[in-house]
Amino acid sequence: MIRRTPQQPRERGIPDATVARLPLYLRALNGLAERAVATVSSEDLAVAAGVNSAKLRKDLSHLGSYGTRGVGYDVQYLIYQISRELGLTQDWAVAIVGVGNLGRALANYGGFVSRGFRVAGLLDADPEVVGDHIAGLVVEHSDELESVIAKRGVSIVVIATPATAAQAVCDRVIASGVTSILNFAPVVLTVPAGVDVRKVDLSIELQILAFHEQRKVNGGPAVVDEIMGEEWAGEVS
Amino acid sequence: MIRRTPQQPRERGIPDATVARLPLYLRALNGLAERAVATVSSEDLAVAAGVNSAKLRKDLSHLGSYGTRGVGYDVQYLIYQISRELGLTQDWAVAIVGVGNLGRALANYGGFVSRGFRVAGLLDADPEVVGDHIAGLVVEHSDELESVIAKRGVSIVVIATPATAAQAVCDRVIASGVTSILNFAPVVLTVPAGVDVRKVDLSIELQILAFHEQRKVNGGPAVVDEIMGEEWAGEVS
DNA sequence: TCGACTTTGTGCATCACTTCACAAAGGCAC
DNA sequence: GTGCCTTTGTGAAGTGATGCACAAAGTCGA
Repeated sequence: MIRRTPQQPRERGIPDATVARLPLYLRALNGLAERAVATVSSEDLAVAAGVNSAKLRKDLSHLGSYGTRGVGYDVQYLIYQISRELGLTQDWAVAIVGVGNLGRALANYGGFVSRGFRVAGLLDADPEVVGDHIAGLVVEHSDELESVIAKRGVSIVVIATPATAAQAVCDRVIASGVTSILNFAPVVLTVPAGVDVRKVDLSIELQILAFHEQRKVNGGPAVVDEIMGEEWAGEVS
Repeated sequence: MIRRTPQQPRERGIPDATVARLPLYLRALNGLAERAVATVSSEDLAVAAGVNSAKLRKDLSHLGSYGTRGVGYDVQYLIYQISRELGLTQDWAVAIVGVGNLGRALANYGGFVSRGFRVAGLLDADPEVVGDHIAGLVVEHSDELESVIAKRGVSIVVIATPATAAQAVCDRVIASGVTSILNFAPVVLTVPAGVDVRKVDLSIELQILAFHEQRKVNGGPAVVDEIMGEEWAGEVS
């Protein structure tokens, strides 16, 4: 987590929960922009983004007063302001390590390029994959990791390797000075303070769904509760 | 969101935040189990899962009293209890709609099969893709969606189609009686009450990283603040 | 210019989650 | 047994997010 310097009087203190929703608003706004909508009320934008309008207004108020009372928000202007706040008005060079199916999906993912992210490198340890052309890039060997990061000014690295390789890749990446890592490998990465790791686990959401689905079907966890409890108790003691 | 029935006196009220972390604990526990660890303290498990130990204990206390004071938690027993709570002790048939790179990545993703999820169908609208063999399954045409869901008892559907197709697929899926949907397409799906949609947006986390990275580099959003503000103000009014 | 109407921005109460800190519970050595 | 030591489970306090409700600020028609 980023720690705020206390001497900074106000401003610049956007709650994490708000930051996490800004990309959502941005996407909704882009949808409106495509349909040539000029202005939008907090109510309409909230619906489009799938949140409640009071929350949306409070979130936006953290960025500044960019709305017009009685009218709403100028779509283009708000897109610009949110993009700027998120740092998407500048160009970020991203390297993707691990070019399996997931790595390929990410390399081809429109949501990256369209939002200030430029895939500047694709790396894999498998000689079979090295040399492949994907999304206009040639896959390079993992050995090149350090030099790719240095030469192309990579500031964010995406790890899409198998779980076993992730920590080693992570260590090398950090040694190269990168402090922002997006981890798709199902492991908890150990990193020094000052390095930001965000994790996406494709199966976690599915497990949460299963939890809710189970409640719908039979109102709670397996009925074998007591019996199994006994069985297990036996094994334990 | 699932709403609790008020007449249910206690138990069965696990906070969402806790549910979201259970998969994390489960993965850490599986790691320990592989290394043949028999028992683990809340402190050690918390480190392995990347959370604080008080939080972990409180989370686990919502499931019941499964620890032993002075000793810790029995790894196997806790794996079983968490799995049961999440509904992973039963077998869930999952269908994946949209077999692009992402769909393939998901179909091959070990985290699914190993946790009670069985990929029971792969569907795509592209005739080019239909008939391909992926992860031991044959890709079927989207037209078969309803019959696949019905015949194979699919209760969770994963949408990995392009954004434009997502809502239509979603509607058909719901019409077939499915109430749990995991959406990877970058759109807000509109669904009736009672249907659970969870969303994974691969680019959101990247945008959050960019936000923090920007702060590290230059302490905040673009320095052109005032100037751009003026420019835009001109356009707006 | 004025008044009716719309919509923002925000103070405040509420709710949910987190963290602390410690009593209660059990294991283990002697 | 007995007492020490470890670790859990949980009240209680603290922190942060949410949602309500409304005053302030703006638009627009007459």
